[in-house]
Amino acid sequence: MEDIFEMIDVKSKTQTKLFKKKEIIQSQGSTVKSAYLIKKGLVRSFFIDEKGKEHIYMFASEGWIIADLESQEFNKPSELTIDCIEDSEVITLSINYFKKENISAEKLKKHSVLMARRIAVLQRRVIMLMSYSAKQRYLRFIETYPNLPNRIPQKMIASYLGITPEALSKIKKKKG
Amino acid sequence: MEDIFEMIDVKSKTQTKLFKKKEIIQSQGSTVKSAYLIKKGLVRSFFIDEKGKEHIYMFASEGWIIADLESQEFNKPSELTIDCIEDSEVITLSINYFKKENISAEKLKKHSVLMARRIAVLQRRVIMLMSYSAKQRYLRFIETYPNLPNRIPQKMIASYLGITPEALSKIKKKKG
DNA sequence: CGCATTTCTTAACATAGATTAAGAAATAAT
DNA sequence: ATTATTTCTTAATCTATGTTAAGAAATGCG
Repeated sequence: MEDIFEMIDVKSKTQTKLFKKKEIIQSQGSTVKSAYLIKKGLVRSFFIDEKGKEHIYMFASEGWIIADLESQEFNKPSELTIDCIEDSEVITLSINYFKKENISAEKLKKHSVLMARRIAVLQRRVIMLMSYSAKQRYLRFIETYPNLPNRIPQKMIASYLGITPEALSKIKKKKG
Repeated sequence: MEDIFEMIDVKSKTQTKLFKKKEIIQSQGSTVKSAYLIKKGLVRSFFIDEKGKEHIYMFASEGWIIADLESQEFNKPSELTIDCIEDSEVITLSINYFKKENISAEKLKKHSVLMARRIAVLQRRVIMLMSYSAKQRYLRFIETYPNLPNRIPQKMIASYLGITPEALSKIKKKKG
């Protein structure tokens, strides 16, 4: 795949911010027009439901972009909180970057590829949530992201899969 | 919103195909590189899981684009079947349309907006599947797409929501 | 129109995963 | 190192939704 850092044109170091583990990059309720490109480290986006339960929407490690597209596209206050699972180096991208007058067709095309890929990943996620058992989703997760489980506490994996830590614990016991 | 038909540049009528209700536009297992813009009518994409159960991934009516992005982006045979809920008029779009050398930045930007919006909708869908009860998902569905329920059989709505027709029937009884 | 097919409803029963609770293990802090 | 905090596991119980079955209602078709 194309080098995303090259594509995004990260010139000055001033665009890069450092965040500590557990530090919040963006809070639920704020109005932001930014996406975040992870240069180093590991972050997650999550939301708290009406019962106070936390749900992880996605993880992002080196080279991934994370954002709350729903709030940005529909002009709502952000629903997702983004915080760090590890100390991280993050590049803030204005969401209007790709709407600028002078942006090249070349860059736009690359950006389109990234977005299409994101849609593809979300399609898989929806299909999994609709038709896979918790166990199947777990197996698929460790297969798809073999390096992430070591870096992420079990309870966060459970949250991403849409199950409780207790349920994941049971699945792992049965499995091996 | 921008007129999508204008944007896509549908010049000749030869690009438009007519499909009868229940007719299949694209089958699970085939390798296609097309998206479909619905000019008139109503179509759906769905898949059959390993237990033989049908799951609806999305509906698309006038002005919507429907496709199997996962298979296209990751070069897999299509997992989704697309067929018609009503007689429909459909414009086939080559998926490489937006990768062409000569495409204008203008068009690419508009396309980016569409994709971002699609990501936003999928984000909402994932969040709903993770944290909403069946009843909440149903209420949200009729609120978001108030005109669709009349055109779609209940069992398909149930399938889209990720529940059985029996469960939806129960929900509706309680509700009103 | 009348029969056939599909869709919808209801109800009894089954089950995956949630909830609650409490101790064990791991990690972080002093 | 010792204690405090967080994470993980286990087990009993509960609940939303699935499954099965069968009749009712709606729709399609000859």
